[in-house]
Amino acid sequence: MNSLQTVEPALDQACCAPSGQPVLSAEEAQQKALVFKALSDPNRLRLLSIVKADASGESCVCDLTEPLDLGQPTVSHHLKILVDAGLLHREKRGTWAYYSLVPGAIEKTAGLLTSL
Amino acid sequence: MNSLQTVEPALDQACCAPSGQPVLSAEEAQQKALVFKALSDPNRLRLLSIVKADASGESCVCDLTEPLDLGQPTVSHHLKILVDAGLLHREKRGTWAYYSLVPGAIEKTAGLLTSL
DNA sequence: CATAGAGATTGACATCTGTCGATATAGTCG
DNA sequence: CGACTATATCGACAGATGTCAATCTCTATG
Repeated sequence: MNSLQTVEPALDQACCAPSGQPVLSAEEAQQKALVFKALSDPNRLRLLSIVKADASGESCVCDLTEPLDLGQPTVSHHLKILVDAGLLHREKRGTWAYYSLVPGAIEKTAGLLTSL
Repeated sequence: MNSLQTVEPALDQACCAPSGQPVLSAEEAQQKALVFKALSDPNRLRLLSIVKADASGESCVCDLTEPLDLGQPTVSHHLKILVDAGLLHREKRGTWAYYSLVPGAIEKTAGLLTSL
């Protein structure tokens, strides 16, 4: 947009040094943003919390619909997003679908932050 | 929506134990989602990365506009979101505005995840 | 004081997202 | 096989979000 580099050969008072270095690339950023986008909805955070808190380590949709006060299709939708983000694992046994945390996924996501 | 509790007094094959416990409340979830929402955009992640990578620890808007290939108003908008989320600190000196990481904010956010 | 430059704010617009109702699919049981 | 149940998928729609052009504000400087 502006043409700083070309028009001022010797700007004596630059606002700060242009570091312009190998920071997060557009592709990396896009990739990482997907995970945080999955975490950016209150109901999805609550889903993760419920699944994590469950003693058996897994929960079915019927147990997740009530506490969130959302329709079943909506909960299914949120769960799919969490699965696609690599945070939840889905296993269908009989009529029910069981969701569980992907081991290490939370910690790995936390690592994404600290290694920004 | 459904009336599970009332119509089946003795369901002999529940899909799983209804833990229904003190998981993340709606308010807590809303609060935490705000931070992750701030992180859910690729360009904002890159902004954080650039600010963090800068040797001086602070960057001005003019240095952030070019590498992101975005207009100045858009960058200002993203920066405001990051400041509101408590991730960046803004300090205006003279004509320029300098942005820096809020100390410990990244780590604190990572902690939000692991303590879900 | 007038001018110029940095950055914030506003308004508009296209796109994305969360939600629901309706429907489809698949497993279970009588 | 036929009814029932648990989930997933589809279509629609309101509201949120990212982006830009235009404008405003504030500071420095001639």
